[in-house]
Amino acid sequence: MDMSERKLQILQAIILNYLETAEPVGSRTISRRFLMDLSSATIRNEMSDLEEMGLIEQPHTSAGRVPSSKGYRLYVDQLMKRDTVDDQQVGILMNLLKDKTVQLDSLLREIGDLLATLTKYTTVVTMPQLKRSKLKHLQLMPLDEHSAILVLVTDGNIVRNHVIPLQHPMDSRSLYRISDVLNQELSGLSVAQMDLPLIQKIKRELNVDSEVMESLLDAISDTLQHADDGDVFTSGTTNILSFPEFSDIARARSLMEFLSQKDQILHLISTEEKTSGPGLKIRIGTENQIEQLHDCSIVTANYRYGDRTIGTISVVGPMRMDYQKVVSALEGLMQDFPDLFFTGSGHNAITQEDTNGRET
Amino acid sequence: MDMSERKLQILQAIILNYLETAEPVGSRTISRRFLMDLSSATIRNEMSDLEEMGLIEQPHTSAGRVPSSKGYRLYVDQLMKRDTVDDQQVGILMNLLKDKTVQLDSLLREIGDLLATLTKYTTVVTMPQLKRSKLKHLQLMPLDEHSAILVLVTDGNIVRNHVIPLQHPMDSRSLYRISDVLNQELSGLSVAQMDLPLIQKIKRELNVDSEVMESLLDAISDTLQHADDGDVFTSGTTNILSFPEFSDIARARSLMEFLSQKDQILHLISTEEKTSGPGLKIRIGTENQIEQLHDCSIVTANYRYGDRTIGTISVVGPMRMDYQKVVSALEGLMQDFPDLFFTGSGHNAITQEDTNGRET
DNA sequence: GTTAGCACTCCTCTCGTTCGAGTGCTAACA
DNA sequence: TGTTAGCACTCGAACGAGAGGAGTGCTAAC
Repeated sequence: MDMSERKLQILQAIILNYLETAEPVGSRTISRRFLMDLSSATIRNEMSDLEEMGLIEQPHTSAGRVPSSKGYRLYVDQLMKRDTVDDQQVGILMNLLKDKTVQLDSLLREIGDLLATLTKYTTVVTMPQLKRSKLKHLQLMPLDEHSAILVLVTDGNIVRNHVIPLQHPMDSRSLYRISDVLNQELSGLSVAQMDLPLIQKIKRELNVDSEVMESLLDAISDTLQHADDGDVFTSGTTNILSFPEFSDIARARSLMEFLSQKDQILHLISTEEKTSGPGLKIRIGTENQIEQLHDCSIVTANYRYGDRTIGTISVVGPMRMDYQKVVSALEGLMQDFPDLFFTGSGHNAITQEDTNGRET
Repeated sequence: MDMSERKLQILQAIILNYLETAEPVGSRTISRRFLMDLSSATIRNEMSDLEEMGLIEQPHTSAGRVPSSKGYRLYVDQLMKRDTVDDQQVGILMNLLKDKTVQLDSLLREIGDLLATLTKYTTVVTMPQLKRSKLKHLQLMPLDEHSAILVLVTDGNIVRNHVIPLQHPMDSRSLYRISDVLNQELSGLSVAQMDLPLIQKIKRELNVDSEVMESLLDAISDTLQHADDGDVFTSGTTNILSFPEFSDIARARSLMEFLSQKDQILHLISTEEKTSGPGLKIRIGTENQIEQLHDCSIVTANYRYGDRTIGTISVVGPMRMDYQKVVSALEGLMQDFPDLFFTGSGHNAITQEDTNGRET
């Protein structure tokens, strides 16, 4: 079946109306509101074709049509207006953020909150993982007789701390000295690079005298290896409860529970990440691997530090999401923070997903 | 009207049955399940009295009775079994936590998660405020040309960091030196004590030579004064969606939204705090000031560092809450972490609220 | 190719009915 | 005097029938 211009118009009309009303759209509505020069009967015929093509669906006979995952996908890829972003609201608010924050993690949290407020959907931000970060500065601080605190400043001025057990008490002088040496050797390296051989090398160079020192170094290396705190920040989860598609409380609950499980989200992100590129990525309904997300769409932007992608900012909403608004908001964000995103290939670079949505 | 023993038994029966079924309880049920030697008619008469006393309510004429705030209050104060805590589950899990964490904030978060899982309600933990904390150690770390990071270790080994603007670049040597001096002067003091006069004194003693140094000290003092990050940690919010009393999605939403507004919670806690004492505090239904909490009950424990109360751990659930379970869990917690709670006056010290619940 | 017309489907809403749980009251009983 | 059986009454929940309406697919005419 060939895809006429008219069919596209009708599909678009269905989607626009459905985004607005959340009710199945009938042929008569389209004929009256969108394509006044066509009768409802004509539109009915076209709709029947669109349904056969898998772009729209009928909840039951005698109901109007609803867009399918595939239909939304076509809309997002071809029909959606991709006008240049000049959303004042975004701009103004973003500017407020800009000077306020020099620490990447706080900035990301603020962005998450802001996006949730603006879009009225839920945002999910994965924080940079320690393993992928570069060390900027490192410092040991005395805590008590049995432990010291290892403070790490990494890419984006993110500060993390870990408690390091001490075999014997150490004064701050010694801790400073060790910090200095470690800084010289390690700063500028990515945490993943700080493996055992490197530590061994440092031990040799330091000409480690005491057993105490040795165990301290081991503890530090151990901490660096095992600290793997990919944190997840979510904002606006309660917005989910205002969508009619989640008026069924069980459904809302299952989604909210999923979103509160950080490990699951990290797992999801890490498995999907290979397909990542510059620009936004949109996953619609059943294009999501996870069952709890089959009713949802996710728009994701990867953020970077330097030339490495180190995390993601996503907006999660029902399939019947205002894609245009979400895409505008995210693109506005990307324009406002060029340091944080890849903006190479112009702002129209939405990565397409291989159509691996189910067909039944 | 006098309060006979029998009336108390009936009240207790109503509450127990209602906790279990979430359905209004009729006279016949009580006669069959709890007080087999009395007829339903007798019980009806007594129930009528209990209603007049404001302890139970009738949703509508031909329905059974439901406990009122006042009824729950009486139950909690007089009827509830306060058996010695030996909840194995709590004990085992708490022990897992004990050695794992030396940092108070992580410990509190873990406790919050644990309590939410155990009770199936929602937990709200207010983190210690910086202002109320004592400084243990302080350290300036270089960040870039325009800023340094001030890392503070306070009571309970909580690590916080703030970015400090620099007028001119400073090398780590100088930062170390200043850190040393500040440590000598400030550590052991509460943050609230670090006011302007003290800073002036330090300036004089340091015999501050350069303008650079002076502005740095000002920035630090400014940061200490204005950092007021009472954080709030919540866990198990999605549990709310499983209670029949929140099957109305609007109601659930209003509560969840309230719980996600950290500033509101902090405000609530800080206004209610004056009535705080050792032991648990229970607020039932309309005893809560905030409207969104009129259907809820909150059981709160204050935690301490040394001899000062510095924060609270609360369990929030529907009025029809299993008070006994929640109280056991919290008391178990208090027994397992004696350093964290006041446990002076035995474990039965529930603070009573002045009965300021509405009466209509 | 387009459209009017029509039969058909199926959801939704409403209304009346029934059913049952529960109450309050009264009168009888111990 | 307290307890109980009996009974009329209330009111929500559940059910089913029926009306209404939105929407469809098909056919035939333009």
